[in-house]
Amino acid sequence: MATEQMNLESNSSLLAEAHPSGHKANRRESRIQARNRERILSAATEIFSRYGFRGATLDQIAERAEMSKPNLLYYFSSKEELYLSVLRNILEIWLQPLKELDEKESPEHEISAYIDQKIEFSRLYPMASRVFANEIAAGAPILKPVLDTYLRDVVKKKARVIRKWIKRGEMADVDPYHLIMMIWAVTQHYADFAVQVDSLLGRSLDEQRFYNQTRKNIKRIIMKGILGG
Amino acid sequence: MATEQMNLESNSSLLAEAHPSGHKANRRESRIQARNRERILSAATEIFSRYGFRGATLDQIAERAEMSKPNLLYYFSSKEELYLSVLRNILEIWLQPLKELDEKESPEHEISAYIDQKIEFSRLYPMASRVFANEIAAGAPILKPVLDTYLRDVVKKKARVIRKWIKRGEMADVDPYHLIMMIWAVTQHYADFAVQVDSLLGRSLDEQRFYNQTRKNIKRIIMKGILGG
DNA sequence: ATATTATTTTATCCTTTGGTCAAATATTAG
DNA sequence: CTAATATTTGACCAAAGGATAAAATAATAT
Repeated sequence: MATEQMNLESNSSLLAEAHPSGHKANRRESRIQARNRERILSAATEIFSRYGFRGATLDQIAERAEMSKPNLLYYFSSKEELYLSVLRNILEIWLQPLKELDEKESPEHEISAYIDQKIEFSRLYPMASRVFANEIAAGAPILKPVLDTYLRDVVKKKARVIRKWIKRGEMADVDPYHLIMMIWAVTQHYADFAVQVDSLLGRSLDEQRFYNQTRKNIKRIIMKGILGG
Repeated sequence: MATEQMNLESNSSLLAEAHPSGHKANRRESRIQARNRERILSAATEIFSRYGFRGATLDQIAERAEMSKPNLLYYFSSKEELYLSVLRNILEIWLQPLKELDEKESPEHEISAYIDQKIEFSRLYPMASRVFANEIAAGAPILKPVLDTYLRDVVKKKARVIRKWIKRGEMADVDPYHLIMMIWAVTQHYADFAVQVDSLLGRSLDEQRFYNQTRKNIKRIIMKGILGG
């Protein structure tokens, strides 16, 4: 299983970082520092994705990251801070594709591309997807403020784009919000319920053939569902 | 919020119960026993849905059930047993609607009814839905065997029904498995991601108007996506 | 090489948590 | 009403878990 980790500078305003990072007045991240932080974040993503915030333990994460617990705490001063870092890592990349919906292009093209990107995310970052899902299912104790502001705004904007397409008669008259959520739901499913998918089909998105078949089927149904008449 | 609890005799073979229930040779459940077990299961569903198995604590559950922890343990002798009971409670009811797909009826009617039932489940038992989702996301440590046998069989049988419809030209040639999973994904989404839905729309399935609108939109897209052509 | 700074580890602390016990308190049966 | 049984509770326990301190070990700069 590929090491799952995203690169993303501490993004904009969402979940602003408390302390820049390191220990003292930080004079740029050292090689070893970068490597360890990365290892920790990766391990944390894995453990948080399995057990949620409360169910995860620092011992487990430290073990997965192959270092002692105090050493881990040297890089992230608390479990919460670590969790925050993981979420920060995930959020922007999760949302990015939606921002790219462009009303100047056709809905066929744009929505099709959007589905592609979402399912690609599920394939590349299944654990990240589950951490996110977990956080939401738990009532979004951390992300709620972001959902209520940032996510809300982005989605509202994109709903407008979709309505424009509808008005122009380029696609069927479906509720934009439900359409967006349907795409989220279906694409995430393959990451969040991977075990179930595997039980039923003996397949995972890691297999290219299955990945393509999945993508094709999802797109076929949804595109057919929203285009024409 | 309605008290969320399902009635369901310890179902068939899935997750067979270890000890029948009570304490000694059980001479039928007393009134008080039934009431307390129900209270506990309800509280447990709530807490497990929020924090997952490991993240949930017996103290919390006991508090929600308004009894002392030892008292709770008098009814369920361990956290695991309690969790098992909750899962047992959920599984059959989650799967039931699928079993009812009937090839003798039209796909329009049957799939439409199936979507109705699934979304109704999301409305009635959102917490149960999340417990289930959580278990799966965690790798299905408990349910894996059931997924691999029982669920697999049921789905296989129903995939055959769908293929029959396709062969008869009553619906489009979509992969039955992906179709079923798409329906699961979308309908569950409204339970599992209720907070997110609420952030975006300020609505929940508890509101009849929104419930109906959601149902209509989901059905419109999916039905249009699989019928005709 | 040496002083300084960064990283890692060992030992330890305190709280939470799943679970037990035995004593109390209800409930039910005869 | 009394004995037997079922239910409930408060006091504990040992293990796990988040976190800290201080000593030990590397790196780095000069």
